[in-house]
Amino acid sequence: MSAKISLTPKEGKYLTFMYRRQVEEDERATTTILAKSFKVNPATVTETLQRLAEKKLVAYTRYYGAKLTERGIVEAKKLLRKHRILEVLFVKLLRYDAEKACEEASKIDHYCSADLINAICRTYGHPDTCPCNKKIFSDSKCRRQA
Amino acid sequence: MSAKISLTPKEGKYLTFMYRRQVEEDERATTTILAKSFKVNPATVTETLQRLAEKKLVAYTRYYGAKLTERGIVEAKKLLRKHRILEVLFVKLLRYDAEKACEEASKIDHYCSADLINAICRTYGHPDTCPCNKKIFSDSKCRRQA
DNA sequence: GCAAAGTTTAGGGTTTACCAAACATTTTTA
DNA sequence: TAAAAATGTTTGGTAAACCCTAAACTTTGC
Repeated sequence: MSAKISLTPKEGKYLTFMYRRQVEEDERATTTILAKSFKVNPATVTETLQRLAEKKLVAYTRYYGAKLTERGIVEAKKLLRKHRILEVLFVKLLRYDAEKACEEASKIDHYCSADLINAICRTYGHPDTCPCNKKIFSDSKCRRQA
Repeated sequence: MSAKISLTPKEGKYLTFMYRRQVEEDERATTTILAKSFKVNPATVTETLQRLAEKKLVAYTRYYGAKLTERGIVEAKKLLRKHRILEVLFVKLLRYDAEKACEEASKIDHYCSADLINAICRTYGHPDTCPCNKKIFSDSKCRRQA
């Protein structure tokens, strides 16, 4: 049993941002890029990356940047799954457009339980892409019936 | 234009708890009761009530307790509306039972925008009670069509 | 009117998130 | 290749939201 990971909302945003850079775009996430996209001082980014490194979610190298570890990738995927399932819900049920769905999903994704997300996933027939066509990662606990 | 109110999640929980005591049950919410239901030290409750008083959301009297102000009631109703609309969603869409719906709603109600809640409300035909039969307060911005 | 119950104050503590300024490193370019 | 520019880190702060214990104070109920 590995130690339980507790993520703050902000840390979660870093992980998903890094996942998209690293895995989906094959680009490095530098301090400056993170600072710009979160609109914070670079010093703040360094601090957060160090905290994520302590939690073994990223491998951090001074002056170079940080890469998600295996655990970091797992956590990022969990969050992206939640985010994207919520997008599906908002588009299908409420007829939101993809952009608005993303905005609203961002506000709550971190706080939704995996259970809730799985229930939504089942209701919509286990979709495999979100409204903007990105992959929805699967969860082993989310199967037909459950 | 009145000053914008910014509520922390915890403060929101206090307001809705107090609303239920004060308006729905006509009982006073004492420090001890709040401390017990939130499982914190009474000193912590005092502190939070004082903060809510500064924000003019409650009228606080030392050694007596606190009562929601008009503004406090408005805020509590907004939150209860969000909570109850979410309960409707979870019961109708996901077939959750009332208790589970309440639990999941509690985790995210504070973070959901009024817009999102209104869209859900419209989708379910402006329900006026939640699964446990409590009133769903209306929002003037939530009308047929909108 | 006094003791018990309830409440507040005083004084701390932790965590998350920020920032500016000084300093260190890396990269670019003249 | 050396110096300038860009990038990143450290240091030392700040602030807010929560939370606690212990001591002091107020209210209540007998």
